[in-house]
Amino acid sequence: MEDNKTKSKLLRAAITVFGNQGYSGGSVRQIAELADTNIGAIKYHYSSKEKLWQSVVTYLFEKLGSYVMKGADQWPAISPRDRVVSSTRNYILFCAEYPELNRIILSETIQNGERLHWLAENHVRLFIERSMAWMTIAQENDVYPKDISTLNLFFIATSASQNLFLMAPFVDHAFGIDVFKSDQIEKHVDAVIKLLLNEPET
Amino acid sequence: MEDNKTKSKLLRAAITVFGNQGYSGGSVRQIAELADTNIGAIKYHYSSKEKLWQSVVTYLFEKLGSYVMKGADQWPAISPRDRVVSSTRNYILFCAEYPELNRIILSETIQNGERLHWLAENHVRLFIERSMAWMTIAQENDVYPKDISTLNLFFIATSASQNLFLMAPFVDHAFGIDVFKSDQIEKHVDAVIKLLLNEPET
DNA sequence: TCGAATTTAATACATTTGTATCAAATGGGC
DNA sequence: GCCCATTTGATACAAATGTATTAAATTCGA
Repeated sequence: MEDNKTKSKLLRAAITVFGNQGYSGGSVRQIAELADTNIGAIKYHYSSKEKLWQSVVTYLFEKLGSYVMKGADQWPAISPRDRVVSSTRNYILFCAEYPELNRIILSETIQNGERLHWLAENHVRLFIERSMAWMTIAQENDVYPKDISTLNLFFIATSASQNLFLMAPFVDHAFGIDVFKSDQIEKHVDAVIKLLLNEPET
Repeated sequence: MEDNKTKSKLLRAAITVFGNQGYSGGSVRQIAELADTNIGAIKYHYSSKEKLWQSVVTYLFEKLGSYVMKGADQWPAISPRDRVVSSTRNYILFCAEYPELNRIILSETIQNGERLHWLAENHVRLFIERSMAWMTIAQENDVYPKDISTLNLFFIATSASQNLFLMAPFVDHAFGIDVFKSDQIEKHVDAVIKLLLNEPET
């Protein structure tokens, strides 16, 4: 059976645990317990903790891909600036819906070990290259300033989108604000666009 | 003897280890080894892993304080926009000089446990409140747009400054660029200011 | 319904971890 | 030179962890 219940429960549990505690912080017992099964099932379905983690990452990157491609069919019909507005919004929606991916990436980047290498080679590098290509075009169309390096632009733009959701536990703790509520998300979309993008030409 | 050699070597080693692996990822044995001593010295000087970690955080926040106050004596003499330019630059210089602090904060925010609480209550909350107060003034002076929430502005501006250095291992790995070289740092300062701040009034 | 393959459960084991203990060494004041 | 407080070093130990093993249970086609 391919729609295995235990297997998908394990994946969901692993997303939560790895997203909230990182790889080393999360234990397979914790994941098994959250999935209402036991560690034997992990060994059976995913063979090891590391393989399970890779499955989580791959699953989340697939979701990311589907988010950023939303509305791409209408791109030819709209202005370059509106394309950036639309994809920025989609990216922020993804960051809010699946904050685990950025947490996992950041955890591994901080630790800077073997898993970062895997992450870079299998997923992140491609994402960055594609994003930077789009951003270069946006710069040429005066959506972003032309006189800054695309690399810096990329890290500024993505972190501006992500960080509020990465810091969600703190924002909740310090301000009592739930940044995952949809009005807060849209507010953040507006803020990012107002701050980063050039004014539309009149 | 207050200028204890072993004690300060331990602190430096702990900054490195906690900064590179987070709290749970780093072990006291690793720290002791890096400091060329043994775990007995940690127990003696800092009594526990957690206390050592707190000492690291406090030390780094003191450094942060000294960075952001650099040049504050000249603030009355310069324009509101130049004040923001100057403090932004100082903050970015700090992020590049001590990337460990942001790594530690982010690690703990992701894990969202007891240590985040300590971090928030003892250091981060105050930093945010002060920063947001300054940013509100900057908005009133048209340095930043007026029509976005200061909370969003804060997280966008700080993450734009930090993130390139947090992602340093990846940038090095993927592009062969060392973001800690001073020309790269200044390039980032320029990019952040060009992207986030309103144009100076002519 | 039967039986083989798949899936789940329980337990064992070596390793790593933080902490505690206590002995050895060091260093400065008399 | 001696003594006592300070500092360092070595080892012990319980708890937690990832993996492996093996048995039990379930599933599904014939």
